[in-house]
Amino acid sequence: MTRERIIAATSKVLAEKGYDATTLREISREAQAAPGLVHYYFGGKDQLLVEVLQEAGQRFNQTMKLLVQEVPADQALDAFLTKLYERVGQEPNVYRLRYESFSLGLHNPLIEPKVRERLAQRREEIGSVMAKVLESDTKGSAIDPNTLASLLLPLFDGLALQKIMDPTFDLDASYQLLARMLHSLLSHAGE
Amino acid sequence: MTRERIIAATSKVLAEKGYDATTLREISREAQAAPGLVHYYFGGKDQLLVEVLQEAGQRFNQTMKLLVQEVPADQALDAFLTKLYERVGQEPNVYRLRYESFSLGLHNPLIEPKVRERLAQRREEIGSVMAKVLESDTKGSAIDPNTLASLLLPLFDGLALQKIMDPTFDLDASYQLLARMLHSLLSHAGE
Amino acid sequence: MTRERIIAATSKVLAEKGYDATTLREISREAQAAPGLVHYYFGGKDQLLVEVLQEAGQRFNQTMKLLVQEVPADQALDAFLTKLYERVGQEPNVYRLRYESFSLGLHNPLIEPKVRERLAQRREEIGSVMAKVLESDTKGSAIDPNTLASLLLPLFDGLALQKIMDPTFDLDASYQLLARMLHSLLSHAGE
Amino acid sequence: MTRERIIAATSKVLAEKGYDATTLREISREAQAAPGLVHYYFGGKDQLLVEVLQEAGQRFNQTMKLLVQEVPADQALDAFLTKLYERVGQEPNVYRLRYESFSLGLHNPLIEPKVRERLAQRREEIGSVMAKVLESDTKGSAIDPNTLASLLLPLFDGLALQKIMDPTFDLDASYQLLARMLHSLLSHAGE
DNA sequence: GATGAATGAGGATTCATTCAT
DNA sequence: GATGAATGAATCCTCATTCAT
Repeated sequence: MTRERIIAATSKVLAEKGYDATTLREISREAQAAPGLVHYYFGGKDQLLVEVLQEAGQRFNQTMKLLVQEVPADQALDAFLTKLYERVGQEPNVYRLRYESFSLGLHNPLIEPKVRERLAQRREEIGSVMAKVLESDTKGSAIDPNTLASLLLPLFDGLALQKIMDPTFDLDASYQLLARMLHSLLSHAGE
Repeated sequence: MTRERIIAATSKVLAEKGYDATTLREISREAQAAPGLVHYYFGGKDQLLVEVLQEAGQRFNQTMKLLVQEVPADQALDAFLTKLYERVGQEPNVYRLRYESFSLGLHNPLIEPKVRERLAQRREEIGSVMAKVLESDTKGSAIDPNTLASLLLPLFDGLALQKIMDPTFDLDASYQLLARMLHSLLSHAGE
Repeated sequence: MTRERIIAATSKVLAEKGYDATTLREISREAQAAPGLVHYYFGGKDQLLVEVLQEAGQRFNQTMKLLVQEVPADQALDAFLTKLYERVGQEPNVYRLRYESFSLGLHNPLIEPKVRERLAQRREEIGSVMAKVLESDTKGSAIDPNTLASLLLPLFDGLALQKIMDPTFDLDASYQLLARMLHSLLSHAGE
Repeated sequence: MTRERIIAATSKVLAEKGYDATTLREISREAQAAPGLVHYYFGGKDQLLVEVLQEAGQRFNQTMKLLVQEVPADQALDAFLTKLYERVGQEPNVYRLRYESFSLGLHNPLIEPKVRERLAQRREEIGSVMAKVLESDTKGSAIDPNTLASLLLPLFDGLALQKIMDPTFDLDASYQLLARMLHSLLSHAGE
């Protein structure tokens, strides 16, 4: 119970303040728990933060996976993009934690492989969606679904960052153009 | 002279360790300067780091701008992409500082507007390149060059992040597919 | 417990060294406590020192108040002076902290009003004692007890300073002459 | 020339900020002189500040001495008090430096004897004035002029402090009552 | 005579961490 | 299981002081 409160408090503070600026004191205040408890449960600050970030990453991947599976096959591409688009605006904290995770991986050699692995995993998921799309849509396309995924994942993440840093950023227009590009690509892929 | 050494040392440490983990002690050691000098010249740790990040951001934008202008108009698109592609692999630190700047803007309300502004500025530059490309390439295209730029900038940044976090990431393939997508889009834009 | 030790140590060091020359290191050494504890309990150096000085000032006023109340009404004046006289010689540190408080108020706009207020409060107390003395002693005196107090308080403080700075200063003679002056004033006040 | 500017700047900053809070940087800025010059001319911060304080003390004593000598003998007492009274209101900085000097003497064993000496010297001067007053005014008074001076000096200093700390303090009333007390004492001294 | 860049010791402060209860 | 007082290493920062020019 207290453990969960600490994790929730950590997520919140972490998304707001960032890794280093997050203090155990603020977490314990937010969670209404004794400062010493963090060590009792998690062993230390780094362990706690990494665990929370890790978990958030897995939840992110998991949610995205489910989000795709719900989508009917015949309208896969558009539905997929729509889902993603909605998600960015609704849960900015999810993306904030995501960037915190990238930021951490960029400087912490111990965390880096885990982040890299989650990125690869995510590309594969997108790749498998794209595989379906390419299959149903094209006749002998030369497009590799994994390469396409390697283009789409960074694009989604990049777009979300733009939107978070600049609320006036027209995410909608970007997604519409993206949809157009993808359709254009798919319908002429064999040429 | 010493001032420049401090700036150089800061860039290096900052790209390696990240904003918070960067200590004045390490900077002064790397720059072979007295610790107090940072305050003498810059007024404090934050001022120094922000100034360095700011400057790096402006240099980034400036370099990119020049890089575009060198390119002959008739082969604008491919040349443009090629330049960008080369840049990511060659100067990872430039991108590391770039992400550090994003990360800082994400948590520091004072820095955020400056980062946002640089992003907007960069989108405009890419937009003006795209305007040229769209002009020469299409007959009555309905594509807005700025929207296209709003898609390309986050994509470039996102791709660079993938490459930095995962050296085995096939940046080349992604850029080739991107080129294909753009060509496909342009040549059928009026349809 | 530790908190009290820190306060005691602060009083000691403060009286010896003065506000600015007092370091947390010396306080923590004297109190046999960790340096960080000062911030844990008091929030910082200034808060600690101000609190100690404030408290010393209130204790000073309080002690003086009690000291007056113990005195029988018929011998009020002489007894009052005697008490004050004894106090100066016995507890020089009380007066050292008092001057430290004045010194702080002289340069710190935040502290100044508090010091001023304590001075006014003290004058009033002396004034009420003088009111009694004037009542019993005189027939239609034109002497305002508060004005008399406005003369006596600075005189007491000034005399204490002389004594502290110069142990050979003949405080006794001064107090005897003062008593003579007061008696002379009172017995001929109506003239 | 520059030397004088430094001394003037030091007096100003010292009266405002107090001994410890006075920095050479602020002095050099105020005096529009290079920071290194303080050492060039005075040998260091402490030497400069002590010299300035010393000089201010001597000027104080000197001014007071002259002030007394101008006064005609037959109206010595009242004129003397009037002069003092006027001085307090007109030049608060003179008194601020005076208290700074006391404050320094209270904590610095090297300065203390000098301050003590100036106090003694000042008492003697007041004593010699009182000697004249007592002579002309009384028939075989038992009042020691030096003892009286030992009462008056701390009183003057104490009153000035009250006035500086509390601008609403009625210094006028205090001085009038003091005059009354002194006259009362003198005219009945032999009783 | 004068400058101001450079030094480095010493200060306050923060914060993860520990441990007796 | 839980507490929170206490620790102390590490950080930023200030400032008198020096010295080459």
